[in-house]
Amino acid sequence: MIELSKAEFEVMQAIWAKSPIRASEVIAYLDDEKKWQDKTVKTFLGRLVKKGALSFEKEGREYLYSPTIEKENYTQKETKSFIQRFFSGRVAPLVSGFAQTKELSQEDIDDLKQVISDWEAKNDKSN
Amino acid sequence: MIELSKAEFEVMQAIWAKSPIRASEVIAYLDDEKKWQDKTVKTFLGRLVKKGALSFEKEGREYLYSPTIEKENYTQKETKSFIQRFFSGRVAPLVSGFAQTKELSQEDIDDLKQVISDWEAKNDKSN
DNA sequence: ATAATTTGATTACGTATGTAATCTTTGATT
DNA sequence: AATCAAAGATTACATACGTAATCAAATTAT
Repeated sequence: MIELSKAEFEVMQAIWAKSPIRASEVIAYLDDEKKWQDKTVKTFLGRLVKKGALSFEKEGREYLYSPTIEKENYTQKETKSFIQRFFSGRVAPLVSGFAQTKELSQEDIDDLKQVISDWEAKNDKSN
Repeated sequence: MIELSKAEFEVMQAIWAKSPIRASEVIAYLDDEKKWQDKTVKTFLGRLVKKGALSFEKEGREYLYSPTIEKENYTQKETKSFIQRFFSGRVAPLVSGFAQTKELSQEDIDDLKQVISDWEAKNDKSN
C-alpha cells in the first residue's frame, strides 16, 4: 500500500479537494494553513508522483495533477490500522476514551446513534 | 510532547505491560510478535530513554526500565490528533466509515451503546 | 532580442527511523 | 587466573521526511 507522510497527506488534501489541479493552485490552497515555500510543495508533489499517489498530464509546460488513490479508501485503511495498533482493533474503547476527555458533543452522540441505527437496519437478523 | 515511532511504541507496550522490567524481559516479550534482534530492541530502549519516555535504575549491571509516560495519556493524545487529521475532529465519521467496511460487530455496537448511555448519564442536563 | 520570471528537475542537508553490528566493561565459568 | 559471555554504549548505514535552494529550460515582459 502507498504510505503518505503527514506533509504528503496535507498536499493530497488539496488534490482531493479539486483535481486535476496545477501546482500553483496546490500552493495557493496550502498557503493558508501551512507555511511552506512553493519549492517545498513542489518537492512533495514530486515525491507523491514517484510514490504513485499522483498522476499528471501536461498542459503547456505545466502539470495537472490527479490522485490515483481515493481519499475514502486511504482514510479507511489508515483508520483500520490505527485502531488495530492502539485499540486492538476495537472501536468502542476509542470512543470511550474520547468521551472521557470531554471531546464528545451532543451532536457527536446524535451522529453516533444514527450510525448505530443504520448499522442495525442493515444487519437486522430478523429479515 | 514525546513522540514515539511505531517501533518504539511496540517496545513501550512491553514496558506498560510490566514495569520495572529488564531489557532481557522486554526482548523476550517482543520475541513473539516482532522479529527483532536483541540488539535492535536495545537500540530502541536507548532511544526511548534519550527521548525521556523511559527511566531506569540499576540492578547490578542491568537496568530496570519504567515508563515516564502513561499509556492512557499517550493513546489519548494520539487518538485526538489522528481524529483531527483524518476526520476534522469528529469521531462519528470514523465509526461510520468503520461500519461500512464490515469492521463492526454486534459486540462493538453493544459497547458503543454503553458508551453513549454512560455519556448521557454523565451529561444529563435535567439535573 | 535580451532579460526576467516561472516551471519542473536535480541537489542539499539535518533529523528520524528501522535494523543491526561492533566495542567495552564486567560478571560468570573453567 | 584466563576466558567467555552478557549488558550497555557506540557506531553504522540505508531510507524516509521536512524543508528548501539551485539549475535548466521555456515563457513572458521589456
